[in-house]
Amino acid sequence: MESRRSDTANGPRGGKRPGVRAIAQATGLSVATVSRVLNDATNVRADTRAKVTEAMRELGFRPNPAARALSTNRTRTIGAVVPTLSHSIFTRFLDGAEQELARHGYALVLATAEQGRAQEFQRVKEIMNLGAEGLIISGATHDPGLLQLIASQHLPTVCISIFKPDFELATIGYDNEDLAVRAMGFLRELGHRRIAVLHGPQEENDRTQLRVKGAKRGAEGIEPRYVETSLDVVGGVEATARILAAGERPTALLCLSDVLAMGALFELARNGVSVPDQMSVMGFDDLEWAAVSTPPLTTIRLPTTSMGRRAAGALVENLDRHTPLSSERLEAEIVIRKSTAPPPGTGK
Amino acid sequence: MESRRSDTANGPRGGKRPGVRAIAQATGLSVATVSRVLNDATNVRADTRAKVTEAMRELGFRPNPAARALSTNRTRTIGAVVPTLSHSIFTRFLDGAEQELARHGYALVLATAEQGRAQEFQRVKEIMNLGAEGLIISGATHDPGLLQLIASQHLPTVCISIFKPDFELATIGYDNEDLAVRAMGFLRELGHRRIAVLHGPQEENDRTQLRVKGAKRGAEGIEPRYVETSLDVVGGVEATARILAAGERPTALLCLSDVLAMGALFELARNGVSVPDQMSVMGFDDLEWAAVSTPPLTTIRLPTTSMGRRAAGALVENLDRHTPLSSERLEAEIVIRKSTAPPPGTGK
DNA sequence: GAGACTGATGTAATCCGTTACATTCGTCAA
DNA sequence: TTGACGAATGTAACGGATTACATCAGTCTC
Repeated sequence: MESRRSDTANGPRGGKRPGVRAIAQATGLSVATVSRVLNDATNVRADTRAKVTEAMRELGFRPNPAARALSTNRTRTIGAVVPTLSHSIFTRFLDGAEQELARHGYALVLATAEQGRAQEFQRVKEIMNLGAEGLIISGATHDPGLLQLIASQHLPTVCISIFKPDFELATIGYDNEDLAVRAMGFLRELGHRRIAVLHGPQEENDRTQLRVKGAKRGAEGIEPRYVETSLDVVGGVEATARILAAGERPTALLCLSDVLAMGALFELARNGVSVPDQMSVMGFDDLEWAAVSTPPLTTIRLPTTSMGRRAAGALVENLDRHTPLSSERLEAEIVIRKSTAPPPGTGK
Repeated sequence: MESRRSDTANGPRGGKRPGVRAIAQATGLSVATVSRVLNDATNVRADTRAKVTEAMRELGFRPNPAARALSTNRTRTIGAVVPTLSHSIFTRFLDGAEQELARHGYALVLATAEQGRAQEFQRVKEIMNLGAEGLIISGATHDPGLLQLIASQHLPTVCISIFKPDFELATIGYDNEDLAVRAMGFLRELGHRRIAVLHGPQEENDRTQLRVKGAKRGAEGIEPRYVETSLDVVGGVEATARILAAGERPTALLCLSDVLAMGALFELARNGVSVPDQMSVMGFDDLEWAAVSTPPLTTIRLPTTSMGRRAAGALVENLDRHTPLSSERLEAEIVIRKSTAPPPGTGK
C-alpha cells in the first residue's frame, strides 16, 4: 500500500535513514563494533568509540527501536490502565510511576477504562499488542478473561490502590477497609453517634466497596446513614444537600473520598452550617487543597505518589533483576485538622 | 548475557512462543497466508481464514509487535509530554487525547517534565527512542535543540494550550491573551477598578505569560496589582492572604487559573470576606468544581478535553491520511456565575 | 622466539512479521 | 480441449540491531 517512509534530505547525504550499517561503512568498522558502542560495552577502544560516536552525530543516526526490540526481546515499556484521569488520586499515582520508570529508562503507556471491566480488558489487550513488558491496573476486581490472559502470557502485573496478599496478582496499596474502620473510630471517639457516610458508586469499584465495608465494621452499634453519589465534587454537594434536607441531621459526615468532602464543605457553607461547630467533616485521600480549605480538612493521607513509585519500582526490579513481585502494604495515617470536633452540645 | 526469554509451558506444546511460522506449519499453509489473515486482507478463502484463526487461538499466538513495527515501519504510538499531572487541565487534556487515540488504534506514551525545558527535551528524546510516530507538547517555548530535533526527524508534532498560527509547529489551543483581555474587560464592565491579578510563575510558562499580558492589555487605564504565586490551591491561599494584608483592598480578584481561585475562595471565607458582596472572584479554566463551589465561580471555560481530542485527531489524520497538520483556534467562553458582582458601594 | 593468553574487532546468523513476486488452481469462453 | 484470467496461496527477501563465535593483533612468559 503505502510506500515506506521516504524522508528526503534528512542526513547530510540525503537518502534513507542511516542504520548501524551506514555507520559501520562510514567509519570502516563493523556493525558489531557500532552496536557495542551503542550499548556502551566496555571492550571498545576509546578512539574507536569516539570515531563511531562522531559518525553517528554526523549522520544523525538514531537506533531503530523496533529492530532493537526485536532482537533483544525487550521493549522497556510498562502499561498502566487506570479507571479515570479525573481523579487526582490516579494522576498522583501516575506521576510517581512515571518518574520512577523514567529513572530506569522505561516508558509508560497509558490507557483509561472509564467504562468498567470490559473496557479495561480491551485496553490491556491493546497494550499487550504493543509489547508492554509489565502492567499496572487498579483494584482486584477484573474481567476473568483478563486475569487469565495475564496468567497465560506471564505478564508481570501489579494491582494498585489495594492491599490483598492472598490475591493471585501482586497488590501494592493500603488497606482501605482498615483505614475506613479507623476513620469511623476517630469520629466515634470524638463523640459522634449520628454519622452520615458519603461514598461513590460501589459497583465494579472494590476500593469503595472496601471502604464502605470498613465504615460499617467501625460503626458497630451505631447506625450511620450511607449515601451513595457520584464520585466527584458535584456528588458531594448533591449528597450533602440530600442529607441536610432529610429529617434528623447527623453531627458528622464521613466522606470516603476527599472530592466528596470538598462538595460537602461547599454545600454546608452555602447553607450556613458551620464546620466543625455544627457539623464535622472528614475526608479520605488528603488531596493537595485539604490542608488549606476552610476549614482545613481532617482526612486520611494516602501515599499515592509513593504507591506509584513502588509499583513501578517493583516491576522494574522484576524485569531487570528477576526479583519476584510481591504484595506490599503501604501505611496511611489520619491527618487531624480543623474540620472535625466533638458534636455540638457536648460539654466544652 | 541473558538467555532469551524462555517461558516454559506457555503453548499447549510448551517451547517458545509461536510465531507466524508455527501457525503456518500447524495449518499446512504458508506464512504469507497467515499474515494475510492477521491483517484481514480480503483475498483469503473463508475456510482458510477460519482454520488459521483457530490455530492461532489454539496455540495462543500473539503477533510480535516489534517485528511488525520493524517491517511496517509503524509503531502506532504517540508521545505526550506534559509539564505536570497535578493540574487537571492536563489530565483532562490527556483524557481526551487518549480516548481519541484509542479509537484509532494508537497508544499514548506519557511523560512529564516538571523541571522545565531541559527535562522536556530529554523526555522527548526518550520518547523518540521508543519509536513514537507523533508528539504532543504544550506551549510554544521549548529548548531550541528540541525544535531542531523535531524538525530534523520530521516528527509530526502538535503544541497544545496555545494558539499561535505563525509558530513553526502546529498549535491547537485557545487564545490565552485574548481571553485574559476579555476576562479583565468583564470585571471592568461590572465597575471594578481596583483589581488584583493572581497568576502562577511566568518563567518558562508561555500560557501564564500570555494571560498576564492579556490582563495588562485589558487593564489599560487602571492599575491592577499583579501577584505571582505557586500555581496551586496553596498558592491561591497565600496570594490572597498577602492581598488582604496589604493596604488598599481590591474589589475583585482575577485568578488566571481556577486552582488559584479555589485558594482565594477558601482564604476569603476564612477571613469573613463575603463573595461577591465584598469581593468578586473570577477564575480561568472552569474545573469541575467551579459550578458548585460557594459561591459558584465565574470563570472561563476552556475546551480542554476536546483540545485533547483534536490534537490527537490531527496527528492520527496526519499519519493515516497524510493530512497536513495545521493550527486550530478553539473557542472559549466566559461562564458567569455568582462569584462576581459590581463592586461594593455601587448603587444597587 | 614459540606458545598462551587477553582484548579488540569482524562475520554472519538471528529475531519475526510483511510483502513483492511467483505459482497454482479453478472457471469460463471460444 | 485449450487458453485466458482472476483468485488464492506460496517462496523468499527484507527491515535493522544484537550477539555467538571466529579472527586477529598484541603481550607476556619461559
